[in-house]
Amino acid sequence: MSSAALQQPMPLAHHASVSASTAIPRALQAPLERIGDMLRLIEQSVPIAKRVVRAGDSVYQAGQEFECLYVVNAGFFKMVNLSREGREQVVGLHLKGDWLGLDGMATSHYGCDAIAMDIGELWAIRYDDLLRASLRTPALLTALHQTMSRELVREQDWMLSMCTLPADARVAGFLRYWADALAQRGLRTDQFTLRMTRAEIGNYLGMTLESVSRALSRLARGDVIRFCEKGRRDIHIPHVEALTAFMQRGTTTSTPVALH
Amino acid sequence: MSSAALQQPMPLAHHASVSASTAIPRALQAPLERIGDMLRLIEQSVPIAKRVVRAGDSVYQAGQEFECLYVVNAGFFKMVNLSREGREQVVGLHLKGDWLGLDGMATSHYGCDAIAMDIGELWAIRYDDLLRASLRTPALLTALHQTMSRELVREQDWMLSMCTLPADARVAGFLRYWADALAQRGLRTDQFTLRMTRAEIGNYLGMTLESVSRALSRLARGDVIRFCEKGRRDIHIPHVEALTAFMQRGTTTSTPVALH
DNA sequence: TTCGGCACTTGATGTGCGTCAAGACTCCGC
DNA sequence: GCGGAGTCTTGACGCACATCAAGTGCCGAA
Repeated sequence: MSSAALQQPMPLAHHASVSASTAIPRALQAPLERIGDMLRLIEQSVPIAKRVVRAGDSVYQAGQEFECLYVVNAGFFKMVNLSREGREQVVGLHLKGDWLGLDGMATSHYGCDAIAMDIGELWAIRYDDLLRASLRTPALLTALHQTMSRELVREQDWMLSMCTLPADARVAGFLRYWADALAQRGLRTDQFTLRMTRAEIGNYLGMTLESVSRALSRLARGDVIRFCEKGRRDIHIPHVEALTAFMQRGTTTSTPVALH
Repeated sequence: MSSAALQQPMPLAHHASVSASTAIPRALQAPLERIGDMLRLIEQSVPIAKRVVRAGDSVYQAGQEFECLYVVNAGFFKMVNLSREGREQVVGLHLKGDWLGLDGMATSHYGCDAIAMDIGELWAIRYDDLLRASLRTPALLTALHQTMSRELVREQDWMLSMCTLPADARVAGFLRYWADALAQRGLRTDQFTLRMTRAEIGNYLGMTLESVSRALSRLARGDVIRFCEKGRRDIHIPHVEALTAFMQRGTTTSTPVALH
């Protein structure tokens, strides 16, 4: 596939990194450099097939046989999980440096649909190639493991949020997560455009699109966020801390479980 | 933008038969033998330190430095995730053949508390020993990967359930999951005793202990389950299919995100 | 034996959010 | 320009589940 647009910041990154130094979000395990280092490592030590995708393209589908892992070099992807009964949910969002297809290793068949939400570039890596290469380059293996582990942790945190936070806080958390993810990649975080509809966000957060809309309106009313001119998908975040504060004290839903 | 994409023939996806996702619960595809085989493999090829635990013992705690993975040889363990603000949730339950500590690889520090709920035996494996051993025995590596991947898939399925199913169905799903897990290990599945309090179950399922109690009562009233004499923690399940049926048709909560 | 503590059940009440519905705004092709 | 389709906002209403509260049964300690 096309290997152009390789080092370039891809059309996706229309918000070029302004000053990455402005706000440094804490609790970010993977600092900016890590992602670049990992991509370089992969490029040098494993055979990869580069693939350009456009919004709406499916990278793989649930049930399809697992062969490759995909590393995101550019773009924005969602993972959609579909239950037997037809319920469906967005269970993950991925940006540059993330891996797709990890869910396929368990059963040799992918477990989700992976769908591009924008123009992007993927590096396809055959799993057996990766294993082979990791004999020579053990760092590959630890990179893979760290990625999977991080994913695991992220999902656990997400479960916690979903179960214990009320709607407004979930939306605030989503925005903060998004801002952090952008910051991690050196993109401007104070202002960005959501690339998902309210329905998709709601689906991801386990609520309806109306609730998302109301939550955003309330956040805007409290001046925690601001809608930029030209559409309500462009969001300006005066300071991220306000978002974080907004997440505090969800419902008291979580019954302390007599632990220790 | 992305909405149209789903129905188009995708440039990338080789459109394998999607039906795999509709067949067997995906998280459960490790048949009985697999677990025994894996344990044998590990025992033969990696240095392990066996450790006996009793109910309430902590295997490791969040923040503690990551060194070992633990394979459950016997017993029953819960993972508890604690948020900065003090909310806490049970994010996982583990039985024989499961691995603990996978969440530690990301940051070199464990992300959860792992707590024994019963007498059990763990095999502690140093991560670096595992990596070393996997050079000689590649099957170790794929076993690890499959475990992590399965965990990932399970969490995704769980998120889907939590977000789209009403309380009763979540409890039914929990019981079915439990029955399946026992069946997988060759234990009797028609009757077993819950080792968790209603509060713990509720916390795990994202609801209150009262709701769990009511849900169980309703299930019992519908004769989907029966409480055995001598306490309402012993549960008898006439036939598992009834549970599954009970899970169907959750709320219509999940907004179909422009599907098919 | 009694008593206190804990797990559990069940009812009454309140509320957050889902549902339904109406309307505004933007973007599209004609 | 126009009309139509899709996205988003906002209000009214109802329900599922959280909350509050009372009561039961079991167990271990005194």
